[in-house]
Amino acid sequence: MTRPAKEGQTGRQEALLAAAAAVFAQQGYHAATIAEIARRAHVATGTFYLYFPSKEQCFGQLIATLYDEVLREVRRRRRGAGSVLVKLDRSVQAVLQCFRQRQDLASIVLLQASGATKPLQERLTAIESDLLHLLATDLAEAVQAGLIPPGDAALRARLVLGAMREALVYGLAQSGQSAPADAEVRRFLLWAVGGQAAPVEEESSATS
Amino acid sequence: MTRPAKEGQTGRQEALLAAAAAVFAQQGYHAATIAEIARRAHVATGTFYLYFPSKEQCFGQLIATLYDEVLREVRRRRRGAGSVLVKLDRSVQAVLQCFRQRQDLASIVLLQASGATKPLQERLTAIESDLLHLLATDLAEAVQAGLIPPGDAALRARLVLGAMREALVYGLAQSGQSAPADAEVRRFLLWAVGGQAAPVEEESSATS
Amino acid sequence: MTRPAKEGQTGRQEALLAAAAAVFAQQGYHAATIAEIARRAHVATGTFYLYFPSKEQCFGQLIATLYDEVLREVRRRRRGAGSVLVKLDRSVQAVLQCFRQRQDLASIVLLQASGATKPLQERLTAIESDLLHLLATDLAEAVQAGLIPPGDAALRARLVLGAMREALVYGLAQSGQSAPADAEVRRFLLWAVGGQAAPVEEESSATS
Amino acid sequence: MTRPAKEGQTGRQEALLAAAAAVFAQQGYHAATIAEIARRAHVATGTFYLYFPSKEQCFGQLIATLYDEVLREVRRRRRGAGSVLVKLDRSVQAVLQCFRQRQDLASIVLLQASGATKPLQERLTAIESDLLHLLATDLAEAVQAGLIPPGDAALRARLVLGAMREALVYGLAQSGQSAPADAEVRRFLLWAVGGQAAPVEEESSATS
DNA sequence: AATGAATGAGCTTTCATTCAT
DNA sequence: GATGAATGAAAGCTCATTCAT
Repeated sequence: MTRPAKEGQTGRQEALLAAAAAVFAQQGYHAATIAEIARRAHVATGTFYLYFPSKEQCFGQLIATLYDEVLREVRRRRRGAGSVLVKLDRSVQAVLQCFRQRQDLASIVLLQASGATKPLQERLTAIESDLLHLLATDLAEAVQAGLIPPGDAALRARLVLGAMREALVYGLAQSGQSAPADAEVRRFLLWAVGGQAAPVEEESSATS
Repeated sequence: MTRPAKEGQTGRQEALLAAAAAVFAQQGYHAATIAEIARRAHVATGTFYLYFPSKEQCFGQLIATLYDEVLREVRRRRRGAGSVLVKLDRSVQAVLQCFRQRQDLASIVLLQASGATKPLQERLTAIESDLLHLLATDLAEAVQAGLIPPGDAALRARLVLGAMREALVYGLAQSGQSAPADAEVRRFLLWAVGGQAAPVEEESSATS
Repeated sequence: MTRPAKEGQTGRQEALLAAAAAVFAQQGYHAATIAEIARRAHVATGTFYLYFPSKEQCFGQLIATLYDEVLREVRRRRRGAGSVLVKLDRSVQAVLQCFRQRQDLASIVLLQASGATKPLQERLTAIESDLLHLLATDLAEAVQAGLIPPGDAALRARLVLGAMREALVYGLAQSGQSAPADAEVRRFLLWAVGGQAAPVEEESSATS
Repeated sequence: MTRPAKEGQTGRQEALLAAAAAVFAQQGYHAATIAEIARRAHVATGTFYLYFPSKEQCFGQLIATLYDEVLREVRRRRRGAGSVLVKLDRSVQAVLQCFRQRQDLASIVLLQASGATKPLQERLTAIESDLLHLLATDLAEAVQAGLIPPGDAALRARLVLGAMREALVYGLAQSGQSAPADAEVRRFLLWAVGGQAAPVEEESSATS
């Protein structure tokens, strides 16, 4: 059991992150103020700076949080996948689902990040590249295995990511109609890379 | 008569737009300052306000400029296309090419716009919807004609747009290796919507 | 006959003064812009500076214009007045009437001037002192003649001026019900200085 | 607990109000800058905005402060007055004395207010109307009681206010010779409304 | 004389960050 | 650790005034 003090600590940090996520998502990076974040976390403004070195770093941490989850989930889902294309498909599924579970973070990563500062954009780019690398590796492997026609794996990975991003943004706008569309997105992407024969797996197991 | 020579007039306006495009592209909407834009256009800050009512409107004008070009070019290229899929393909080509011709504007529209103010985002959304509508119409028509399998046209149009956006952003990052990749992007998108039979037209005629 | 050129000259000056009076009256000294004054006078902004050295001087000229008229009219009306109290009463009448004939200038002198710059306020004070002096002289003379009880002539003159000012401002607010109230104002002031016996003259002759 | 000592709190607020009063009085509404007010209060410019939402509101608060005092004092002094004319006279006394005690605020209310923004002028007008209403009520009552001749009570109240205003402005200019003149002002006003029989009370009790 | 585009100082207001308590 | 008052740099925008044409 953790002593209440430590709990308090963790509670504060988490409360601030949650408040920050909400405020950034609603107001955007620039319109969000530390005062508002602190207010929602029920702490004083100065307290914010006990947990984060700056507004920018706090935002960066939120981005990282989402991508950590995403990458972990992606990797988990890929385990035990027979074909490369199934791995690819499951990656897509994982990304779509993770983002949807954290609407506020998703909105930050997908919509607000580009309005933030240069350093944050670079940070986001760096984080994204992990995911891109995974996708590109799969695609290259699929080409090797003769499952899909040859092509620039890196570019294809980018295009897949772009389409997913748009699907998520679209979903964000009209939040609610989630899962049904996923199948179509997945089919779109599998076809896009040339994997027309590959069946879109029925999603049998829930995420959590 | 005191006209500062039509040349002068146009020159100032254009110099300011060019300066604004450069600064917005490099620094982002919020980091960009009127002082910097004015400095690059070799005018005083007050002069900026002789040509634009506000920073926001100036940015909006830049967005509109690019999209006007894009939509005009898209419509021009679609004329005389036999098949719907060819129309779709040419639309994609036109978009990719237009954006590439105005790298600074492209960066603004693709990367910075979401960091701007609410009114600007809405404006951008409105403009984008024209393009989306065009794509969705084509897709619906292609389904009707049996050229591609049935599916949600609006969603597919979104996904196409998202992939294109990413392709352009990708290109932006490593500006230079432009045209060669286009063919792959086009094939990706045609396949994505299920149009595997459709050949990717050789691009014979230049844009201008 | 004046040559058209000279007419043009005078016309410009007058047009600018009229425009300035209107704009100052409507918007107040600070909200009034040279651009707006020039626009209403159908000239370019630069032209304003051919006729006035500055915004401040232009405003000062308007103040002076009204007071010149007022003092001239006051002096005219006082001629041939038998009693000092009649002179005083006619002065009051003249002031009330002059101000009412130039509503825009009145509004400037009475309401806007104090919001202007320090130099303008001093200028206004200087101009007002002429009128005050006239009133004070009359009052002193009336005391000498035993028509009214002794008292501080300068202070009384001030109080008379203050009451008149308020009467005019009041009238400005609900412009229209002019002359009828004058009799009451005049009676108020005559009584105020102790001249209860003096009859309030019927106003027989028009102003112009 | 981090209260900066209630003293500190009040001190800041009061220091800023005092500084604002001084600067507005000396420079006028428009010429006054937040920077100067802050400088005189020995705080940074941003601190001003911790205590006032805007320059305009700060000015409005100063106006309200003076009029609150004035109306409170007027009402206090009127209690226990036998005759209506005594009530009227005491009202005048109260107004004159209150304004004299706060020379800086008086200067703001009497001289600078009309140069401020439209909203502030309306606010001032609204506040003044309370005082006017009081005076007008007294006058109407005095007429009813046969103490003074009939006449337009609202107009007379205005004239009384105007004369008082000028007396105060006059006193402002040559601050020092205050109280002695009051008796003359009060006599002037009593006579003005036709109350010649009424004696001007000896002022026996001080204000504070 | 007339023009009106250009100037740039100067204003109010915001907010990330600090630090004495 | 926690607080929140205080800071002050920085930005968008206005407009009286100038001057090349």
